[in-house]
Parts: sequence; C-alpha cells; structure tokens
Amino acid sequence: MQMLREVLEPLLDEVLMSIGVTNAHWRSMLVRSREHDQGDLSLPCFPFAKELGKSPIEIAQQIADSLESHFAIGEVNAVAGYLNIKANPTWLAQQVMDDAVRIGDAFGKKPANNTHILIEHTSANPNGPFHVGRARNAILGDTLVRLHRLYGNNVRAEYYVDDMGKQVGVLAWALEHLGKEEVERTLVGRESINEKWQGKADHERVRWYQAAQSIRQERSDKEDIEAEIGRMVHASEHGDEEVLQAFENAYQPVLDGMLETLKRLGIDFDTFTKESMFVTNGDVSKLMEKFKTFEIHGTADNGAEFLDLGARGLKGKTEFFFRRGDGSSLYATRDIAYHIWKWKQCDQLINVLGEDHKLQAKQVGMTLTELGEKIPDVLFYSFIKLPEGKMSTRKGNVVYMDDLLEEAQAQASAVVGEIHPDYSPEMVAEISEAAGTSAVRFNIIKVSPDKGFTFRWEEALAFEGGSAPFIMYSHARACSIARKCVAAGIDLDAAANSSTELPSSMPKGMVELLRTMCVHQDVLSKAVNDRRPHLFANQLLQLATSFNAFYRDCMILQDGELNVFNFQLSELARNLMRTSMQGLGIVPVEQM
RNA sequence: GGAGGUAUGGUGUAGUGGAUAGCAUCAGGGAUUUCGAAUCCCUGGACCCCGGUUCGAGUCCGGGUACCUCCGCCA
Repeated sequence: MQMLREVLEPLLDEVLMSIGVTNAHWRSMLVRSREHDQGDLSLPCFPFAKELGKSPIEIAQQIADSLESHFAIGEVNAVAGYLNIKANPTWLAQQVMDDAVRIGDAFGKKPANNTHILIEHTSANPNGPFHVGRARNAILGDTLVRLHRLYGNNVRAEYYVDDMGKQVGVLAWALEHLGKEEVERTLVGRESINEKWQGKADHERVRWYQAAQSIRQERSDKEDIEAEIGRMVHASEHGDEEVLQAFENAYQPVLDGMLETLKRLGIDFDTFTKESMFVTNGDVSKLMEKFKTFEIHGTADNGAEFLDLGARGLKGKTEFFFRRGDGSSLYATRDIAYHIWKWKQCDQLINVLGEDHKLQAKQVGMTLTELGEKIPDVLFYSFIKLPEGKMSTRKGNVVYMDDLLEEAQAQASAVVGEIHPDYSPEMVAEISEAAGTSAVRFNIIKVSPDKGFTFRWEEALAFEGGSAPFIMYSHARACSIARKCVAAGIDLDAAANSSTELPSSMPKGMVELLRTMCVHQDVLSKAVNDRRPHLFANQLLQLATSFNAFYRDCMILQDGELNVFNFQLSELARNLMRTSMQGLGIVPVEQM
C-alpha cells in the first residue's frame, strides 16, 4: 500500500533514528502484512536486535510506543517481534473519495508520460487458423498493451508479418498447383473442415498447406516440387517482387481470417510490418555487409557466413548464421534489421515470444549489442498443451480458437437463458458473446506466463469462482444498483457530487473494499513494469470479491432512502472495475 | 550430452527473505419476505528430495529427481 507507506516512512525514520537504528535498509523490510487482520504494513524487528542489544519484541514495542500519531494510522501493535500498522479506514475512505486510487482513461487522470512503447506480439505465420496455443501470445500481448494504456503509457501494438520464406512459399505453391479434389484426397482420414468455417480463408486455405506438406514428403515428383518451392523462397529472399506479390495473394486472406478471430477476442493492432520490407529496402544487405567487418565474423566452406558469439560468452553452438551460401539472408538477419528499425520509432521495445524463441532472442540480442543497439524487453511464455499432449495440427491434436469461442458463447448462452428467460434473444446473444470471449481470455491471462498450461474445456468454460463472468457479474450488479437508484427517482449526478460525512465506523466489507481499492494502482504498476499481467488479473478478482463483501454488509438503497456515502463508494468501485476489466479485455456489460 | 524454464492441498493456481502459506475448484454443512444467488458464510486438505547461507527459506545458493523448451545455412 504505497499511499500508507509514503505517510509512514518519514515517521518511522524519525523513531528508528531516535532509538539508534543506523541500518538504512529498513525501508525494504517494511512489507505488506501477511496477516490481514494484523495490519496493512509490517516491520519485522529481528535485524535490529543485534545492533541495539535488545529483543525484537522489546524493539517492536518501543517503536509502537513512540510512533507519532497520524490520521492515516489506524492501529499500531507489536506482536512477536513484528510492528504492525493498520491504516485508518476513515483515512482510506478519504483517499478513495479524493480520487487517489483512480486509474485509466475513464478517470481522466493519466500519468504524465512521454515515452513511446512498441509492443510486438502474435506475429504468427499466416498459414492457418489460430489454435489455443498460438493464441496465448495474442492474449498476453494484447493484455500488456491494454494495461500499459490503462497505466497511461503511449503504446503501439504491432504485428510482424512473415510474408516470405518457406511456410508462405508452401502455401503459395499449393494454391497454385493443387485442386480442391486433390487436397481432399490427400487429407483423407484427417478431420474435415468444420462446416461452420466454410468460407473463412484461414480454415479453407490451411488445407492446401497441409496437403502440400504431406505431398512434399510422399509424391513421386517430390524433388521437383521441392526445387520449385525452393526457387520461389529464394526469389522472395532476394526481394523478387513478382514472387512476393504471389505470396501476398496467398497469405493475405488467411491473415484476414486470423485477425477476424482475434477481433472477436477484442484484439487489435495499430500497425503491420512485413518482413520483406527489410529485404526490398536494402537494410538487410547493408546489415550483412556490416557484419563482414566484425572481428567475430566467419565463413563456412560453402560460403555461408556467421558471427561467432562464443567470443561474447554464448554457450553451446556459438555460430550464429546470418547468410546462406547462395548469399540470401536468414529469418534472424531480417529480425535484426527489423529491431534496428523498431528502435527508431520508440523508447521502449517489448516482444512477446514463445519459450522456443529463447535462444534465437538471445542471439539477436547479442548481435544488437555488437551493433551498439539496445536490446528489447521480452515477455516469454510457456506453451499451452492439451491433456493428450502437445498441440499438433498434423496429428489432429488441436483446439481451434474459433471453435473454443463458439462453444464458450453457446455455453454462456445456456446459462443466461436459464437465469433470465425474460431476456430477448438479441440480449442473450450479446451477453453470452461477452461472457464467453471474456472467460476465454481471463482463463489464459490469470496464469503466470512462464507456467506451462494445460488446456481443459471445463476450465476454459468455467463461469463461476475465479472467472471473468464472476467479475462481470459484480460489475453488472453495481450497475443494477445505480439503475435502481434512478428508478427510485434519485438524481445520480447530484448524489455523486454531494459532499458527505466520512463514516467513522465501518462494517468489515466496506473496509475490505477500501483496502483493495487502495492497492489497485500499486498492483497495476507492478504488473506493467514487471510484464506480469496475471498479477492484475488476480487483483481484479480481489476487487470483485471485495465489492461482493461490501454489497453484503452495506445497504445503498433501503426503503427508497439513499445512503450517499455507500452510493459514492459503490460508484467508484464500479468505475474501477469497469476500467480494469477493459484493461484485461473483459467486456463490462451492464446487465447479464 | 549442453543450455534455459518449471515443481505449492485430490485438481488448477497466487505468493515482494518474515508471523497461522492466499484464491478457485472439489467434498460436506449453512444463509435469501431486504439494493441481482453467476452471490455469501462455515468445515476439510499443500510448499518434489538432500544439503547450505540467514535471527528467519515456499522464496536465495549448491546438488539430485521429474516434466517442458531449445541446441537447423527452417521460420
């Protein structure tokens, strides 16, 4: 609780100095109390014992006795060598009422901040529909973008389009050379396309890609095919405009289909940058010429070139190849050119990458350092598996995001329909779409990115307990209260702006809510700066829970009479929930 | 074989060197003539193993074990 800390530190400074503590590091020992009942902040006094020649119990007591009283401090107690300080709930209420805890756009209180942040995420190869595994990148990345915006930062969300190279080459070849019948014949025995996605290009065209993958290994003329694909790929890597155009015609509809899926999840991008740009504009060849002058530059027998990063401390295989024997560039080379370009347009760079890219990212980072460039921050995440094992399109072991979202919507629809038979079909559809997509996002975002994750239908579709609909429900209930007040003929604006006495004694649920609201900004700050969105997801869950406790203990509207303070607090909590939900991509519907 | 990551109730997970390890699910019990029961309350149950550092270790260090990822002139 940063706001309490700011009040407390000068006071404690004085007391500690007066009793003879010289260790200036005590500030880092002032921690959030583990025992919520004991206090908000605690100072363990064990380290002072040696210096002062007294027991920690005595020291804690002595500090408690000599601590100056302050409006912010509610209770001070010394227990078992710990000094516990509890905030005065009335002071917390004042902080909340004075807007100290408001965050985000809707509150018009952005931190002054001129840094430009570029977040690159997703950047999936445009060769097939999103499955749940690939979507973790998009959900993490988009949530990070949203949280930065909530925090007041200037963010650009970017998708790096892999518009050249073998995967797109295979897709282009397949679309040109294979007929629908041949594709289906090749894929016989594999799962057929879900009828629902007929006409959606990512689902349609991936079958051409899959058929080609199998034909490349099995058909009698596979050497010829391989040569043909190889010719196109190399032409693309040399910037052949005709080939690049053919590639684009092949992948663009696929990419559009993929973006449609992301859109449904509330995920958007500000800019798309094509990989080929760095080949056609000459950046890549200039870069490769520059590498030649490096002392760690080396050449293989066939003329391929590399940098020996072993000399810079890389372990394992130390040669980092940037150019093939035929003179064309490699993916990583283009990635470096891309990073140099990105650094020209931002102050901070964040990439969201799967853990399989760790070595690659390290090589790129070391090379950027070699070039005198800064290295990006990277948010790595672990893969999503299925209970049957690794997700694999080839083995048919895959859950498509489109299917998951359909199912989520259908199940949410069943719940809404049951609870509210009075709602119109349109309303049910809208609510269940919001609840379904939000539940899917939240289920993925609430887990720490570096934790392996096994996808389970029943968890992804859970609408109770620690889920998005749980949060949405608390928010909807707060909205409902406000509507009830209007129905009772109360002027909301007047009530919101009228000044009111701060209560001097409060029920437990109200104190809970105030405390949660007062750490909200602290948690957001940590989630953003440490790139750990799940911390904020858990905080929002806590906020919803606290609001429920407040609702339980405090009446806002009773017998037509409005409790003004309770109403104001409820409205502030409602707004905080709403903006926080937006920060996580949860849709804040007002009724459900 | 080398490099990186992870290990917490039955299950899924949170946890800033600090006290009685939090949440959800699950199992069992209870709460509504009152602002929305997708709610709330009560009970049950966990820090992989062995050492070390420390006044104090789930957390830091070393060594095991298990699982995941990488070690392409692929992207």
